Amino acid sequence: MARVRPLSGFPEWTPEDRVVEAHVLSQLRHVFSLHGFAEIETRAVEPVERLSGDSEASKEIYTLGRLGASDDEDAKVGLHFDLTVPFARYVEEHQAGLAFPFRRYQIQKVWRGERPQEGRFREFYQADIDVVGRDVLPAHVEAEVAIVMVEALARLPIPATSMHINNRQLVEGFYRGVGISDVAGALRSVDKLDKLGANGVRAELNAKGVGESATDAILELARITSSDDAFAYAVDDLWHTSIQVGDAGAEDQLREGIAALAALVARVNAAVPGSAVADLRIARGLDYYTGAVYETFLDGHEDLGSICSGGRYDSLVAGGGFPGVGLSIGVSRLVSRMLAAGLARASRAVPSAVFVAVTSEETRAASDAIAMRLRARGIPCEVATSAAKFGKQIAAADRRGIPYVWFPGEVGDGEVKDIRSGQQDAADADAWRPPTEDLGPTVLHD
RNA sequence: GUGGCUAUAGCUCAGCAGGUAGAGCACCGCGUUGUGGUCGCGGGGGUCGCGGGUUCGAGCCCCGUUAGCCACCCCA
Repeated sequence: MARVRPLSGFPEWTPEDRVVEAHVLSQLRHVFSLHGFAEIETRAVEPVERLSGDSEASKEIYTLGRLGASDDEDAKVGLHFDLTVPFARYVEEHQAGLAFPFRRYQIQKVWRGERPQEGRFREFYQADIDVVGRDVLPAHVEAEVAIVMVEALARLPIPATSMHINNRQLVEGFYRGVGISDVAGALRSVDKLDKLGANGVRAELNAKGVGESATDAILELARITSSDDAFAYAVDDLWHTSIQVGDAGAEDQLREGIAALAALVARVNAAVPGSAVADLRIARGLDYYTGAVYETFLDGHEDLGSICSGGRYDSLVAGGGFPGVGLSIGVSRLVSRMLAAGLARASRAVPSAVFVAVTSEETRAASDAIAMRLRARGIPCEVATSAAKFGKQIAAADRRGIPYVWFPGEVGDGEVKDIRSGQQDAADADAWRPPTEDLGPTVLHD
């Protein structure tokens, strides 16, 4: 038999680890629902031509074909690589049946054919929220979606997170003002400040034809960060010393961006103090963002990269008319770090709170009956698969992390033992109940 | 897609002058004949990723290949 080996980039968890992942997913659902987001699920595939809109992304698309397909039969569909593309198609297709502004959440797996490494997978969960308007979408929604995510992350058994927010208008206005034409390209270089350092970014910008003084100005801009509106004054000062081009449009754009970002950060921090920071270095590769852009980092785990990113866009649908703002949590990235770093672990691997021992195969029915009575009252339990020596049955329960073993007895229903403390007492299967915290697996912090 | 490193028991790894494999953990059994966890003793498990080559002889050297990990690219 061929050796079983892991497939790189396609993570699989043990039952115990899956408890942690399921807990994260359920917390996210809960918070999204509390904020009134409706859940949708889209099919796993989209037509290839819809997915491969930009050539860069198309390289990582997994296409679907039949083994029996003829050689000249081209793949028609591919697995989605994010949840935004399918959502855009969904909105376009179902717009008649949707109420706008449309608030939806969507938690599904996505697939990307890139080289995996720590925190980067080929198959992984994303949890997206978006609010999409019909023709208009008020600016305060940019704060609302951020607050939803910050609240959701705060409920997870992880260290604090900080959401770094920038504004495309601010950046574009500033860049135009210092004479940069390829704003997106320059921004992509600035985004690498962490990795390349100021000198590395400077070299890249030079190669892209950005002038020395403009480079100085935007590197300086990228250094600006604040958790309140202090950044606005810093930008203002820098603007006056850096301006190269008398472009009134650029300055208007800059001012709009500054005001929007200041209001946004203030609103998010008012809702969840200390959760957001204005960070003028945040770039985001995708060039369809037009307003707020977000990246979120886990304290002490900044090396993991952003665990929740997104931004505002002018229109979800080609042709316009559907402005929106959305954020996406990389659930698998987050969970893999939680598990690897031991940030959280499950109290046990199985749902069973009680392991009902079997005295002998002849009396198995008595054990089954006790189990049924416990289940009838919502207590998860399982019956021993073999009538082995009690010592072995206890060991079997212990290995699964099941806290109680029930021994059927001659009189009454027998006794139940807490195998952690050794405490054992006579019990009635219609009345006995474990403490709530023992009823199912729980997720323990640290 | 580019580059570097790695591949030995279920897991983590040792083996290094080339002389046909070992530890810890896990698992099973016994001590302890129906109440586990400790301890002691014993046991099962390996085509040394795969294919070829050099050699009297290859886990070890050479070539190829596949897979994994890390970095780049890009991103959750």
